[in-house]
Amino acid sequence: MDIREVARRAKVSTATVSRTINRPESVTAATAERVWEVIRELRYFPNRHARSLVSGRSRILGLIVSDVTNPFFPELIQGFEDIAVEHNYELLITSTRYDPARMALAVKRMLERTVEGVAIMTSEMDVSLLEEIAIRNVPMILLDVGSPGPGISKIVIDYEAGINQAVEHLLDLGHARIAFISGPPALESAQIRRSAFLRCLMDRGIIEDERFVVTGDHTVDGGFRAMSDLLALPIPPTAVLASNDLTAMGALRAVRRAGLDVPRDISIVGFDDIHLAEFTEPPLTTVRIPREELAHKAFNALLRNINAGRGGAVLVAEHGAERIGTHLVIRSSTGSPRRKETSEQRA
Amino acid sequence: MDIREVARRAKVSTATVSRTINRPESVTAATAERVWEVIRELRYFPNRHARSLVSGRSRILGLIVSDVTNPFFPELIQGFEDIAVEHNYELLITSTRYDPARMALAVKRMLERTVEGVAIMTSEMDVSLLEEIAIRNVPMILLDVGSPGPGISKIVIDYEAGINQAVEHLLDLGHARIAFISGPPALESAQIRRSAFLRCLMDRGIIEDERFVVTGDHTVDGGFRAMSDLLALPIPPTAVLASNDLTAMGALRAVRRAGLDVPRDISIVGFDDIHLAEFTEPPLTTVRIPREELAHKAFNALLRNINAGRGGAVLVAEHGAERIGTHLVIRSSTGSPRRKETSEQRA
DNA sequence: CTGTTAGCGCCTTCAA
DNA sequence: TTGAAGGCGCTAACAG
Repeated sequence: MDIREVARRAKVSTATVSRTINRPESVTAATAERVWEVIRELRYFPNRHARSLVSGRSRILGLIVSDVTNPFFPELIQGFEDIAVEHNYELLITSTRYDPARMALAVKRMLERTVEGVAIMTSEMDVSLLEEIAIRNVPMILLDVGSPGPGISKIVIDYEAGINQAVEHLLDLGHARIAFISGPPALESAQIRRSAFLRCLMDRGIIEDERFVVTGDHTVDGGFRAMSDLLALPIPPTAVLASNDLTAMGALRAVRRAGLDVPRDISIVGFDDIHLAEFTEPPLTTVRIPREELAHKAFNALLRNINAGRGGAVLVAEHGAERIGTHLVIRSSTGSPRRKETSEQRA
Repeated sequence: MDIREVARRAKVSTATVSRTINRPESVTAATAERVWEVIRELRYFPNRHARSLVSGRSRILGLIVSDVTNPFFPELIQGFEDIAVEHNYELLITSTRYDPARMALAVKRMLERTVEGVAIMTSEMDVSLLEEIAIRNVPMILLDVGSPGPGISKIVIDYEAGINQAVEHLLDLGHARIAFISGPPALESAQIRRSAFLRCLMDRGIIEDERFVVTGDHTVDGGFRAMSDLLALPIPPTAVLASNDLTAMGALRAVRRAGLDVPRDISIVGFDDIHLAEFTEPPLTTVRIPREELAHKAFNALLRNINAGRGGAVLVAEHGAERIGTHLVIRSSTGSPRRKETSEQRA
């Protein structure tokens, strides 16, 4: 059943049916009524592929993340979908599993479906892929990595602010030995957090014991192992800042397993504020990345670029990058350090 | 740049280009080579909308879940995407947020994009929507709810088996007072679990204190509240089975907050085996629903129906429903009950 | 305000 | 093996 069937039954041309649907004001109320009646009766709705083809607009957006399974992403996805739906856009969501090959495939799939824009929230993507997209004049919005250019906008999370607040908080509580569990060295955004931490201490004239900066991999297991290493130190830290919440959860667990208490013996701070952070034991003090806002800003930036591009103009990057603030959420995994000596804590 | 551009440059007709891409064997090696060269040079790929239009096949599948944010779904989504991609299908994923209006909109969107099949993993959906899909001869696969019919397959999770194993486990450990925290009463699959629990105890001739069956809502908070109620009982249970892991996590927390220990004072069993279940403190004993398998079976059932339908035959439901087994994963949140009296436990 | 016509990009007969 | 032609379902001029 197609538009012609509707036209036939309503005794109008297909053009009129099309108009009734797309620009109701350009049609007499009487005919419109007749057409709508048939449409309802037939339960008709237009075929989007045909529409896309003739209009040159697919009303589809691509959203590429590295791992749906990572608790950071679902909220982002949900937020993105909410606005997309609101704006009558369809979403092509894909999770690459950190696999460059799948990433390349994802880009190809999106391009074949003629997405109007792509939000790329993965870390591992090489420039040639972005180029592939840019060549086709498809606007992009990147998270953390890459550089803005024609049609390429960027969103930058202010990790530094969050790290600063976290360190400040720990310092205020009286901690002097603060450790950091980083994310995977290959992950740019993880390195930013690490550097921010180091710089933050340096700015405050604190000389950092280099053994206090250990490497995790943004998983619970990684956090567990890293924390275990920290605990094995002759003089362990009294507070630990983790590169993400999953890591912090692993650290929490390691402390528990060592028979110590959080926050009495050791304070722990996470990063991200995933939903579950509220439900760890004790509830995790962490730095919040507002995923809702992230989704909104990403979508809007994309939309702006799409509309700009539709003016026929060559795509131009917006000035600078969109910034997302972060802030500390204080819960119960942080407290003042014990007065007693550390060696005793470990007994 | 379209297929004609390629044809022109390769000095062949568009038909030949199309053949080169879709049925290479129907073309001379020489011409094929020439065509491919141009394709590479131009970085050409076919427009899927045009393809869908002319072929009548969109190679798109719909996947509707109620909440991406619920840890149960991401793994399911990932699994589904994996196979879909493998089979060269695109996915339209949507999360309805438990909102019937969004559910209706989702169905409409999918139909407009002419999906070849839909996997519906939500609870709240009224029959008229399914009808809307069935009318269009689009195969469906339903999880837990609804009834099979022409083109409608169903996947059934064997909750009962899991519940039985869990109860058995608790009984073996020596527990006599076993409580159950249910999911939302409106959720069919939650009611199935609840009934399974009740029946299981009855089968074993255990008379259940009705105050031991309390209502949660499949959230951590709900689990916390329900467990608190249980703890307030004159004689609390020594073991609790939760309708899902989130609930169990809340229960875990409530027990902790009451100054009691899991599993020493109270044993807790979850359901689902979400990723994080492994990382609670203590790690959660829970009933696993294999999401990978679920995704695979759903996809394959859908694919079978699609292919059957392509034969021109009217869609026919497959015999019975696909079953998914469940099994207990024993970790550390369960143990033997204390010998002492409960009143003392609560001191 | 409405109808006619052309064509979006592709695949698929049908002939050659 | 290849090309010409028609049409998938729809929208967008252009007439009327």
